[in-house]
Amino acid sequence: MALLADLPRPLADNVIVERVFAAVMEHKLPPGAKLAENALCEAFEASRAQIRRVLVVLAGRSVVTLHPNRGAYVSSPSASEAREVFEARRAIERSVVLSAATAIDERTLAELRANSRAGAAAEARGERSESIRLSGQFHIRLAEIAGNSVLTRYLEELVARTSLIIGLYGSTRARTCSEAEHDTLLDALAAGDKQRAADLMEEHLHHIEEALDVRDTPAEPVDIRQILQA
Amino acid sequence: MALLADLPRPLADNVIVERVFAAVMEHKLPPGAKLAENALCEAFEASRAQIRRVLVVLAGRSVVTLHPNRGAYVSSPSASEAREVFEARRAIERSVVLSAATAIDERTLAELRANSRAGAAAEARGERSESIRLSGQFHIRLAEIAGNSVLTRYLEELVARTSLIIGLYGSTRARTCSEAEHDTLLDALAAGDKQRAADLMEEHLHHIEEALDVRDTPAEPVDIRQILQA
DNA sequence: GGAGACAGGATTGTCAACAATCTAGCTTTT
DNA sequence: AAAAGCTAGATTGTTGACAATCCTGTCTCC
Repeated sequence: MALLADLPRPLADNVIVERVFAAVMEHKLPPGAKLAENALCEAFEASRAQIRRVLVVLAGRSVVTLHPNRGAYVSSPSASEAREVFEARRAIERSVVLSAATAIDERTLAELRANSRAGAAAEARGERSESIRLSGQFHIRLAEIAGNSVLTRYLEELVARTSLIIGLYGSTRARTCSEAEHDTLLDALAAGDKQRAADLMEEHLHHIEEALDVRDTPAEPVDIRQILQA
Repeated sequence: MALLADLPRPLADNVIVERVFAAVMEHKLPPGAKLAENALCEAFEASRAQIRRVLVVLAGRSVVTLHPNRGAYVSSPSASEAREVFEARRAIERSVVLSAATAIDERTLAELRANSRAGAAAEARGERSESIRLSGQFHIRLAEIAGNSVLTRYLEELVARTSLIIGLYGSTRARTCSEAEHDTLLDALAAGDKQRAADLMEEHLHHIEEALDVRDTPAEPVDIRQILQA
Protein backbone atom coordinates (compact mmCIF):
# COMPACT_ATOMS: atom_id res chain seq x y z
CA MET A 1 0.00 0.00 0.00
CA ALA A 2 3.00 2.35 -0.27
CA LEU A 3 1.94 5.42 -2.15
CA LEU A 4 5.31 5.66 -3.84
CA ALA A 5 7.93 3.29 -5.07
CA ASP A 6 11.53 3.79 -4.03
CA LEU A 7 12.39 5.68 -7.17
CA PRO A 8 14.66 8.67 -7.61
CA ARG A 9 13.78 10.89 -4.70
CA PRO A 10 13.10 13.81 -4.73
CA LEU A 11 10.21 13.12 -7.08
CA ALA A 12 9.67 15.58 -9.91
CA ASP A 13 6.92 18.12 -9.36
CA ASN A 14 4.74 16.78 -12.14
CA VAL A 15 4.97 13.27 -10.71
CA ILE A 16 3.55 14.46 -7.41
CA VAL A 17 0.87 16.44 -9.21
CA GLU A 18 -0.14 13.35 -11.17
CA ARG A 19 -0.27 11.23 -8.01
CA VAL A 20 -2.66 13.65 -6.37
CA PHE A 21 -4.71 13.81 -9.55
CA ALA A 22 -4.92 10.03 -9.61
CA ALA A 23 -5.91 9.87 -5.95
CA VAL A 24 -8.71 12.33 -6.62
CA MET A 25 -9.95 10.43 -9.66
CA GLU A 26 -10.04 7.18 -7.74
CA HIS A 27 -12.03 8.74 -4.92
CA LYS A 28 -9.22 8.19 -2.50
CA LEU A 29 -9.06 11.88 -1.72
CA PRO A 30 -12.64 13.02 -1.17
CA PRO A 31 -13.82 16.60 -1.74
CA GLY A 32 -12.98 18.79 1.23
CA ALA A 33 -10.06 16.67 2.39
CA LYS A 34 -7.36 18.76 3.96
CA LEU A 35 -3.97 18.62 2.33
CA ALA A 36 -1.63 19.66 5.11
CA GLU A 37 1.84 20.57 3.96
CA ASN A 38 3.60 18.40 6.50
CA ALA A 39 1.55 15.36 5.59
CA LEU A 40 2.41 15.79 1.92
CA CYS A 41 6.07 16.37 2.71
CA GLU A 42 6.20 13.05 4.52
CA ALA A 43 4.08 11.19 1.97
CA PHE A 44 6.35 12.16 -0.92
CA GLU A 45 9.56 12.77 1.04
CA ALA A 46 9.60 16.22 -0.45
CA SER A 47 10.58 19.60 0.89
CA ARG A 48 7.98 22.08 1.96
CA ALA A 49 8.96 24.43 -0.86
CA GLN A 50 8.28 21.72 -3.41
CA ILE A 51 4.93 20.82 -1.89
CA ARG A 52 3.94 24.45 -1.87
CA ARG A 53 4.77 24.68 -5.61
CA VAL A 54 2.75 21.57 -6.32
CA LEU A 55 -0.24 22.95 -4.44
CA VAL A 56 -0.15 26.10 -6.56
CA VAL A 57 -0.21 23.98 -9.70
CA LEU A 58 -3.10 21.88 -8.41
CA ALA A 59 -5.01 25.02 -7.47
CA GLY A 60 -4.45 26.32 -11.01
CA ARG A 61 -6.19 23.21 -12.21
CA SER A 62 -9.09 23.70 -9.79
CA VAL A 63 -8.53 20.34 -8.17
CA VAL A 64 -7.51 21.86 -4.88
CA THR A 65 -8.58 25.14 -3.35
CA LEU A 66 -6.24 27.31 -1.34
CA HIS A 67 -7.62 29.12 1.69
CA PRO A 68 -5.11 31.78 2.72
CA ASN A 69 -3.62 31.08 6.13
CA ARG A 70 -5.87 28.04 6.44
CA GLY A 71 -4.35 25.54 4.09
CA ALA A 72 -5.10 23.56 0.95
CA TYR A 73 -8.21 21.42 0.54
CA VAL A 74 -9.46 19.13 -2.17
CA SER A 75 -12.04 21.20 -4.03
CA SER A 76 -15.76 20.83 -3.40
CA PRO A 77 -17.41 21.96 -6.63
CA SER A 78 -20.67 23.82 -6.16
CA ALA A 79 -23.78 22.92 -8.12
CA SER A 80 -23.20 25.70 -10.63
CA GLU A 81 -19.57 24.70 -11.02
CA ALA A 82 -20.78 21.17 -11.72
CA ARG A 83 -23.03 22.42 -14.49
CA GLU A 84 -20.17 24.39 -15.99
CA VAL A 85 -17.85 21.42 -15.89
CA PHE A 86 -20.31 19.22 -17.76
CA GLU A 87 -21.04 21.89 -20.33
CA ALA A 88 -17.30 22.32 -20.88
CA ARG A 89 -16.87 18.59 -21.26
CA ARG A 90 -19.60 18.44 -23.91
CA ALA A 91 -17.94 21.24 -25.86
CA ILE A 92 -14.50 19.67 -25.69
CA GLU A 93 -15.39 16.02 -26.05
CA ARG A 94 -17.66 16.63 -29.04
CA SER A 95 -14.64 18.06 -30.80
CA VAL A 96 -12.42 15.28 -29.48
CA VAL A 97 -14.69 12.57 -30.85
CA LEU A 98 -14.88 14.22 -34.27
CA SER A 99 -11.07 14.27 -34.45
CA ALA A 100 -10.65 10.82 -32.98
CA ALA A 101 -13.05 9.37 -35.54
CA THR A 102 -10.63 10.09 -38.37
CA ALA A 103 -7.47 9.29 -36.42
CA ILE A 104 -8.49 6.01 -34.83
CA ASP A 105 -7.19 2.65 -36.03
CA GLU A 106 -7.80 -1.02 -35.22
CA ARG A 107 -5.24 -1.23 -32.47
CA THR A 108 -6.49 1.72 -30.45
CA LEU A 109 -10.06 0.66 -31.03
CA ALA A 110 -9.30 -2.73 -29.57
CA GLU A 111 -7.57 -1.05 -26.65
CA LEU A 112 -10.65 1.03 -25.90
CA ARG A 113 -12.90 -2.02 -26.15
CA ALA A 114 -10.68 -3.77 -23.66
CA ASN A 115 -10.97 -0.77 -21.36
CA SER A 116 -14.73 -0.91 -21.59
CA ARG A 117 -14.81 -4.62 -20.79
CA ALA A 118 -12.43 -4.22 -17.86
CA GLY A 119 -14.58 -1.39 -16.55
CA ALA A 120 -17.74 -3.49 -16.74
CA ALA A 121 -15.95 -6.35 -14.98
CA ALA A 122 -14.71 -4.11 -12.21
CA GLU A 123 -18.18 -2.68 -11.77
CA ALA A 124 -19.63 -6.20 -11.60
CA ARG A 125 -17.07 -7.12 -8.97
CA GLY A 126 -18.08 -4.05 -7.00
CA GLU A 127 -14.67 -2.43 -7.38
CA ARG A 128 -15.99 1.04 -7.66
CA SER A 129 -12.70 2.94 -7.56
CA GLU A 130 -11.21 0.79 -10.31
CA SER A 131 -14.32 1.21 -12.42
CA ILE A 132 -14.18 4.97 -12.04
CA ARG A 133 -10.51 5.04 -12.92
CA LEU A 134 -11.04 3.06 -16.12
CA SER A 135 -14.02 5.09 -17.13
CA GLY A 136 -12.07 8.33 -16.78
CA GLN A 137 -9.20 6.83 -18.68
CA PHE A 138 -11.54 5.94 -21.53
CA HIS A 139 -12.36 9.59 -22.09
CA ILE A 140 -8.78 10.77 -21.69
CA ARG A 141 -7.46 8.10 -24.00
CA LEU A 142 -9.92 9.24 -26.63
CA ALA A 143 -8.52 12.76 -26.34
CA GLU A 144 -5.00 11.45 -26.75
CA ILE A 145 -6.08 9.63 -29.87
CA ALA A 146 -7.61 12.82 -31.20
CA GLY A 147 -4.09 14.18 -30.91
CA ASN A 148 -4.71 17.60 -29.41
CA SER A 149 -2.59 18.06 -26.29
CA VAL A 150 -4.32 21.31 -25.37
CA LEU A 151 -7.73 19.69 -25.25
CA THR A 152 -6.28 16.64 -23.55
CA ARG A 153 -4.90 18.75 -20.74
CA TYR A 154 -8.20 20.50 -20.24
CA LEU A 155 -10.04 17.21 -20.27
CA GLU A 156 -7.73 15.71 -17.65
CA GLU A 157 -8.68 18.56 -15.39
CA LEU A 158 -12.37 18.20 -16.15
CA VAL A 159 -12.39 14.45 -15.59
CA ALA A 160 -10.79 14.92 -12.20
CA ARG A 161 -13.34 17.55 -11.31
CA THR A 162 -16.11 15.27 -12.53
CA SER A 163 -14.83 12.70 -10.11
CA LEU A 164 -15.20 15.19 -7.28
CA ILE A 165 -18.69 16.10 -8.47
CA ILE A 166 -19.74 12.47 -8.50
CA GLY A 167 -18.34 12.09 -5.03
CA LEU A 168 -20.45 14.98 -3.82
CA TYR A 169 -23.69 14.56 -5.71
CA GLY A 170 -23.70 10.98 -6.99
CA SER A 171 -26.05 8.52 -5.43
CA THR A 172 -24.10 5.42 -4.58
CA ARG A 173 -26.33 3.04 -6.49
CA ALA A 174 -26.56 4.91 -9.79
CA ARG A 175 -24.13 3.88 -12.46
CA THR A 176 -21.98 6.88 -13.23
CA CYS A 177 -20.51 5.99 -16.58
CA SER A 178 -22.28 3.28 -18.45
CA GLU A 179 -19.92 0.94 -20.28
CA ALA A 180 -22.77 0.11 -22.64
CA GLU A 181 -22.72 3.69 -23.85
CA HIS A 182 -18.98 3.53 -24.28
CA ASP A 183 -19.50 0.47 -26.45
CA THR A 184 -22.09 2.00 -28.75
CA LEU A 185 -19.82 5.04 -29.06
CA LEU A 186 -17.00 2.74 -30.15
CA ASP A 187 -19.34 1.11 -32.67
CA ALA A 188 -20.02 4.49 -34.23
CA LEU A 189 -16.30 5.25 -34.32
CA ALA A 190 -15.58 1.87 -35.90
CA ALA A 191 -18.23 2.55 -38.53
CA GLY A 192 -16.65 5.92 -39.20
CA ASP A 193 -19.89 7.71 -38.41
CA LYS A 194 -18.34 10.84 -36.92
CA GLN A 195 -21.51 12.82 -36.44
CA ARG A 196 -23.32 10.00 -34.71
CA ALA A 197 -20.33 9.36 -32.47
CA ALA A 198 -20.23 13.02 -31.47
CA ASP A 199 -23.94 13.01 -30.69
CA LEU A 200 -23.56 9.83 -28.65
CA MET A 201 -20.78 11.39 -26.60
CA GLU A 202 -22.91 14.42 -25.90
CA GLU A 203 -25.81 12.21 -24.82
CA HIS A 204 -23.49 10.11 -22.71
CA LEU A 205 -22.30 13.18 -20.80
CA HIS A 206 -25.87 14.37 -20.40
CA HIS A 207 -26.80 11.02 -18.91
CA ILE A 208 -23.99 11.19 -16.38
CA GLU A 209 -25.06 14.66 -15.37
CA GLU A 210 -28.70 13.70 -15.11
CA ALA A 211 -27.88 10.69 -12.96
CA LEU A 212 -26.56 13.10 -10.33
CA ASP A 213 -28.56 14.85 -7.69
CA VAL A 214 -27.03 18.24 -8.24
CA ARG A 215 -28.92 20.36 -5.81
CA ASP A 216 -27.25 23.33 -4.26
CA THR A 217 -26.38 21.68 -0.98
CA PRO A 218 -23.49 23.61 0.55
CA ALA A 219 -23.04 20.34 2.39
CA GLU A 220 -19.28 20.16 2.63
CA PRO A 221 -16.69 22.19 4.47
CA VAL A 222 -18.23 25.59 4.03
CA ASP A 223 -16.00 28.19 5.55
CA ILE A 224 -18.29 30.28 7.71
CA ARG A 225 -15.85 33.11 7.90
CA GLN A 226 -15.59 33.78 4.20
CA ILE A 227 -19.35 33.96 3.98
CA LEU A 228 -19.77 36.40 6.83
CA GLN A 229 -16.86 38.77 6.55
CA ALA A 230 -16.33 41.24 3.68
CA MET B 1 4.15 54.92 -18.45
CA ALA B 2 4.37 53.40 -15.00
CA LEU B 3 3.50 49.73 -15.26
CA LEU B 4 1.78 49.83 -11.91
CA ALA B 5 -0.20 52.38 -9.98
CA ASP B 6 0.72 53.09 -6.38
CA LEU B 7 -1.85 50.69 -5.03
CA PRO B 8 -1.61 48.32 -2.08
CA ARG B 9 1.82 46.84 -2.40
CA PRO B 10 2.55 43.95 -2.29
CA LEU B 11 0.28 43.23 -5.22
CA ALA B 12 -1.80 40.07 -5.05
CA ASP B 13 -0.50 37.14 -7.07
CA ASN B 14 -3.41 37.15 -9.47
CA VAL B 15 -2.92 40.84 -10.18
CA ILE B 16 0.64 40.21 -11.31
CA VAL B 17 -0.47 37.24 -13.35
CA GLU B 18 -3.09 39.34 -15.09
CA ARG B 19 -0.59 42.10 -15.82
CA VAL B 20 1.73 39.66 -17.53
CA PHE B 21 -1.21 38.19 -19.42
CA ALA B 22 -2.21 41.65 -20.58
CA ALA B 23 1.34 42.48 -21.66
CA VAL B 24 1.46 39.29 -23.72
CA MET B 25 -1.89 39.96 -25.35
CA GLU B 26 -0.88 43.48 -26.31
CA HIS B 27 2.35 42.24 -27.87
CA LYS B 28 4.41 44.10 -25.35
CA LEU B 29 6.07 40.89 -24.24
CA PRO B 30 7.08 39.03 -27.43
CA PRO B 31 7.50 35.27 -27.62
CA GLY B 32 10.88 34.22 -26.32
CA ALA B 33 11.31 37.23 -24.06
CA LYS B 34 13.24 36.36 -20.94
CA LEU B 35 11.46 36.94 -17.67
CA ALA B 36 14.31 37.28 -15.20
CA GLU B 37 13.27 37.00 -11.59
CA ASN B 38 15.09 40.15 -10.51
CA ALA B 39 13.52 42.22 -13.25
CA LEU B 40 10.05 41.09 -12.25
CA CYS B 41 10.79 41.70 -8.57
CA GLU B 42 11.68 45.29 -9.35
CA ALA B 43 8.83 45.81 -11.81
CA PHE B 44 6.20 44.72 -9.33
CA GLU B 45 8.06 45.49 -6.10
CA ALA B 46 7.50 41.90 -5.14
CA SER B 47 9.62 39.33 -3.36
CA ARG B 48 11.40 36.64 -5.27
CA ALA B 49 9.23 33.97 -3.68
CA GLN B 50 6.11 35.66 -4.96
CA ILE B 51 7.52 36.07 -8.47
CA ARG B 52 8.49 32.43 -8.46
CA ARG B 53 4.94 31.46 -7.55
CA VAL B 54 3.55 33.68 -10.28
CA LEU B 55 5.85 32.11 -12.85
CA VAL B 56 4.60 28.66 -11.91
CA VAL B 57 1.03 29.81 -12.45
CA LEU B 58 1.88 31.37 -15.82
CA ALA B 59 3.66 28.19 -16.86
CA GLY B 60 0.56 26.22 -15.91
CA ARG B 61 -1.32 28.36 -18.37
CA SER B 62 1.29 27.78 -21.09
CA VAL B 63 1.97 31.48 -21.44
CA VAL B 64 5.50 31.17 -20.14
CA THR B 65 7.87 28.23 -20.34
CA LEU B 66 10.24 27.31 -17.56
CA HIS B 67 13.69 26.02 -18.47
CA PRO B 68 15.25 24.47 -15.37
CA ASN B 69 18.28 26.40 -14.18
CA ARG B 70 17.93 28.70 -17.17
CA GLY B 71 14.94 30.81 -16.30
CA ALA B 72 11.46 31.68 -17.49
CA TYR B 73 10.65 32.78 -21.01
CA VAL B 74 7.51 33.91 -22.77
CA SER B 75 6.36 30.84 -24.68
CA SER B 76 7.05 30.41 -28.38
CA PRO B 77 4.29 28.11 -29.63
CA SER B 78 5.37 25.69 -32.32
CA ALA B 79 3.40 25.23 -35.53
CA SER B 80 1.66 22.15 -34.20
CA GLU B 81 0.85 23.89 -30.94
CA ALA B 82 -0.66 26.70 -32.99
CA ARG B 83 -2.91 24.25 -34.81
CA GLU B 84 -4.00 22.75 -31.50
CA VAL B 85 -4.77 26.13 -30.02
CA PHE B 86 -7.01 27.08 -32.93
CA GLU B 87 -8.78 23.74 -32.88
CA ALA B 88 -9.39 24.14 -29.16
CA ARG B 89 -10.71 27.63 -29.70
CA ARG B 90 -13.16 26.41 -32.32
CA ALA B 91 -14.43 23.72 -29.98
CA ILE B 92 -14.83 26.09 -27.04
CA GLU B 93 -16.06 29.18 -28.83
CA ARG B 94 -18.69 27.27 -30.80
CA SER B 95 -20.19 26.25 -27.49
CA VAL B 96 -19.72 29.74 -26.09
CA VAL B 97 -21.61 31.33 -28.96
CA LEU B 98 -24.49 28.87 -28.65
CA SER B 99 -24.85 29.74 -24.97
CA ALA B 100 -24.32 33.45 -25.47
CA ALA B 101 -27.04 33.51 -28.10
CA THR B 102 -29.69 32.74 -25.53
CA ALA B 103 -28.17 34.80 -22.72
CA ILE B 104 -27.42 38.01 -24.59
CA ASP B 105 -29.50 41.15 -24.16
CA GLU B 106 -29.62 44.61 -25.72
CA ARG B 107 -27.13 46.17 -23.36
CA THR B 108 -24.37 43.63 -23.83
CA LEU B 109 -25.01 43.55 -27.55
CA ALA B 110 -24.50 47.30 -27.71
CA GLU B 111 -21.33 46.92 -25.67
CA LEU B 112 -19.95 44.40 -28.12
CA ARG B 113 -20.86 46.60 -31.08
CA ALA B 114 -19.00 49.43 -29.41
CA ASN B 115 -16.00 47.17 -28.95
CA SER B 116 -16.06 46.26 -32.65
CA ARG B 117 -16.23 49.92 -33.66
CA ALA B 118 -13.43 50.89 -31.33
CA GLY B 119 -11.34 48.05 -32.71
CA ALA B 120 -11.90 49.16 -36.29
CA ALA B 121 -11.02 52.73 -35.34
CA ALA B 122 -7.82 51.66 -33.61
CA GLU B 123 -6.86 49.58 -36.62
CA ALA B 124 -7.52 52.53 -38.92
CA ARG B 125 -5.32 54.72 -36.74
CA GLY B 126 -2.60 52.12 -36.96
CA GLU B 127 -2.72 51.37 -33.25
CA ARG B 128 -2.06 47.73 -33.59
CA SER B 129 -1.64 46.80 -29.95
CA GLU B 130 -4.91 48.49 -29.00
CA SER B 131 -6.70 46.77 -31.86
CA ILE B 132 -5.37 43.40 -30.77
CA ARG B 133 -6.39 44.03 -27.19
CA LEU B 134 -9.95 44.92 -28.15
CA SER B 135 -10.27 42.00 -30.49
CA GLY B 136 -9.20 39.58 -27.78
CA GLN B 137 -11.57 41.20 -25.35
CA PHE B 138 -14.42 40.71 -27.80
CA HIS B 139 -14.00 36.96 -27.64
CA ILE B 140 -13.50 36.86 -23.89
CA ARG B 141 -16.48 39.11 -23.27
CA LEU B 142 -18.61 36.73 -25.28
CA ALA B 143 -17.51 33.89 -23.04
CA GLU B 144 -18.40 35.89 -19.95
CA ILE B 145 -21.84 36.51 -21.42
CA ALA B 146 -22.23 32.81 -22.04
CA GLY B 147 -21.77 32.50 -18.29
CA ASN B 148 -19.43 29.55 -18.03
CA SER B 149 -16.40 30.45 -15.95
CA VAL B 150 -14.61 27.23 -16.79
CA LEU B 151 -14.73 27.90 -20.51
CA THR B 152 -13.93 31.56 -19.92
CA ARG B 153 -10.75 30.65 -18.10
CA TYR B 154 -9.67 28.30 -20.86
CA LEU B 155 -10.44 30.91 -23.47
CA GLU B 156 -8.40 33.57 -21.69
CA GLU B 157 -5.45 31.24 -21.90
CA LEU B 158 -6.08 30.44 -25.55
CA VAL B 159 -6.50 34.09 -26.55
CA ALA B 160 -3.17 34.93 -24.94
CA ARG B 161 -1.53 32.05 -26.75
CA THR B 162 -3.15 33.15 -29.99
CA SER B 163 -1.52 36.52 -29.46
CA LEU B 164 1.85 34.82 -29.23
CA ILE B 165 1.10 32.78 -32.33
CA ILE B 166 0.19 35.90 -34.30
CA GLY B 167 3.39 37.50 -33.09
CA LEU B 168 5.39 34.59 -34.41
CA TYR B 169 3.61 33.66 -37.62
CA GLY B 170 1.47 36.65 -38.53
CA SER B 171 2.46 38.76 -41.48
CA THR B 172 2.44 42.36 -40.36
CA ARG B 173 0.10 43.55 -43.06
CA ALA B 174 -2.59 40.90 -42.77
CA ARG B 175 -5.58 41.76 -40.65
CA THR B 176 -5.67 39.31 -37.80
CA CYS B 177 -9.21 39.65 -36.51
CA SER B 178 -11.62 41.27 -38.90
CA GLU B 179 -14.09 43.56 -37.17
CA ALA B 180 -16.45 43.03 -40.12
CA GLU B 181 -16.69 39.38 -39.12
CA HIS B 182 -17.35 40.37 -35.55
CA ASP B 183 -20.19 42.52 -36.79
CA THR B 184 -21.89 39.84 -38.86
CA LEU B 185 -21.55 37.52 -35.88
CA LEU B 186 -23.31 40.08 -33.74
CA ASP B 187 -26.04 40.37 -36.37
CA ALA B 188 -26.67 36.64 -36.13
CA LEU B 189 -26.76 36.85 -32.34
CA ALA B 190 -29.17 39.78 -32.47
CA ALA B 191 -31.40 37.81 -34.81
CA GLY B 192 -31.27 34.88 -32.40
CA ASP B 193 -29.90 32.60 -35.09
CA LYS B 194 -27.75 30.44 -32.81
CA GLN B 195 -26.62 27.93 -35.37
CA ARG B 196 -25.56 30.55 -37.88
CA ALA B 197 -23.72 32.47 -35.17
CA ALA B 198 -21.84 29.35 -34.17
CA ASP B 199 -20.90 28.63 -37.78
CA LEU B 200 -19.77 32.20 -38.28
CA MET B 201 -17.50 31.97 -35.24
CA GLU B 202 -15.95 28.80 -36.51
CA GLU B 203 -15.33 30.39 -39.90
CA HIS B 204 -13.93 33.47 -38.25
CA LEU B 205 -11.38 31.42 -36.35
CA HIS B 206 -10.51 29.49 -39.50
CA HIS B 207 -9.87 32.78 -41.29
CA ILE B 208 -7.52 33.98 -38.56
CA GLU B 209 -5.62 30.74 -38.72
CA GLU B 210 -5.42 30.78 -42.51
CA ALA B 211 -4.17 34.35 -42.53
CA LEU B 212 -1.09 33.11 -40.69
CA ASP B 213 2.00 31.64 -42.20
CA VAL B 214 2.24 28.72 -39.86
CA ARG B 215 5.22 26.89 -41.16
CA ASP B 216 7.42 25.00 -38.81
CA THR B 217 10.06 27.64 -38.46
CA PRO B 218 11.93 27.00 -35.23
CA ALA B 219 12.86 30.66 -35.64
CA GLU B 220 12.88 31.73 -32.02
CA PRO B 221 14.97 30.79 -29.02
CA VAL B 222 15.18 27.09 -29.61
CA ASP B 223 17.19 25.45 -26.93
CA ILE B 224 19.79 23.51 -28.85
CA ARG B 225 20.61 21.34 -25.89
CA GLN B 226 17.20 19.89 -25.37
CA ILE B 227 17.06 18.92 -29.03
CA LEU B 228 20.40 17.22 -29.13
CA GLN B 229 20.77 15.50 -25.79
CA ALA B 230 18.60 12.64 -24.62
C1' DG C 1 43.63 31.71 -35.74
C1' DG C 2 40.60 28.39 -33.55
C1' DA C 3 39.31 24.92 -30.02
C1' DG C 4 39.12 23.93 -25.54
C1' DA C 5 39.78 25.00 -20.57
C1' DC C 6 39.12 28.08 -16.93
C1' DA C 7 37.44 31.75 -13.77
C1' DG C 8 34.41 35.48 -12.29
C1' DG C 9 29.95 37.12 -12.12
C1' DA C 10 25.26 36.56 -12.44
C1' DT C 11 21.04 33.82 -12.12
C1' DT C 12 18.31 30.14 -10.47
C1' DG C 13 17.22 26.57 -6.84
C1' DT C 14 17.00 25.15 -2.00
C1' DC C 15 16.80 25.32 2.74
C1' DA C 16 16.08 26.61 7.48
C1' DA C 17 14.85 29.94 10.67
C1' DC C 18 11.56 33.39 11.84
C1' DA C 19 7.01 35.86 11.77
C1' DA C 20 2.07 35.79 11.32
C1' DT C 21 -2.09 33.45 11.66
C1' DC C 22 -5.21 30.07 12.97
C1' DT C 23 -7.15 26.10 15.96
C1' DA C 24 -8.42 24.01 20.08
C1' DG C 25 -8.81 23.56 24.70
C1' DC C 26 -9.11 25.76 29.06
C1' DT C 27 -10.51 29.36 32.22
C1' DT C 28 -13.29 32.98 33.63
C1' DT C 29 -17.49 35.49 33.76
C1' DT C 30 -22.41 36.21 33.73
C1' DA D 1 -24.49 25.98 31.69
C1' DA D 2 -23.48 29.04 27.81
C1' DA D 3 -20.65 32.71 26.05
C1' DA D 4 -16.73 35.26 25.87
C1' DG D 5 -11.76 35.67 26.54
C1' DC D 6 -7.23 33.81 26.72
C1' DT D 7 -3.17 30.88 26.14
C1' DA D 8 -0.40 27.14 24.03
C1' DG D 9 0.48 24.52 20.14
C1' DA D 10 0.30 23.78 15.45
C1' DT D 11 0.16 25.36 10.67
C1' DT D 12 0.91 28.55 7.07
C1' DG D 13 3.55 32.53 5.00
C1' DT D 14 7.87 35.11 4.33
C1' DT D 15 12.48 36.25 4.32
C1' DG D 16 17.35 35.99 3.71
C1' DA D 17 21.36 33.37 3.28
C1' DC D 18 23.58 29.68 0.98
C1' DA D 19 24.35 26.09 -2.74
C1' DA D 20 24.18 24.78 -7.49
C1' DT D 21 24.07 25.88 -12.14
C1' DC D 22 24.80 28.59 -16.05
C1' DC D 23 26.71 32.35 -19.07
C1' DT D 24 30.53 35.15 -20.77
C1' DG D 25 34.89 36.68 -21.50
C1' DT D 26 39.71 35.47 -21.25
C1' DC D 27 43.58 32.67 -21.53
C1' DT D 28 46.33 28.86 -23.05
C1' DC D 29 47.77 25.50 -26.18
C1' DC D 30 47.93 23.30 -30.57
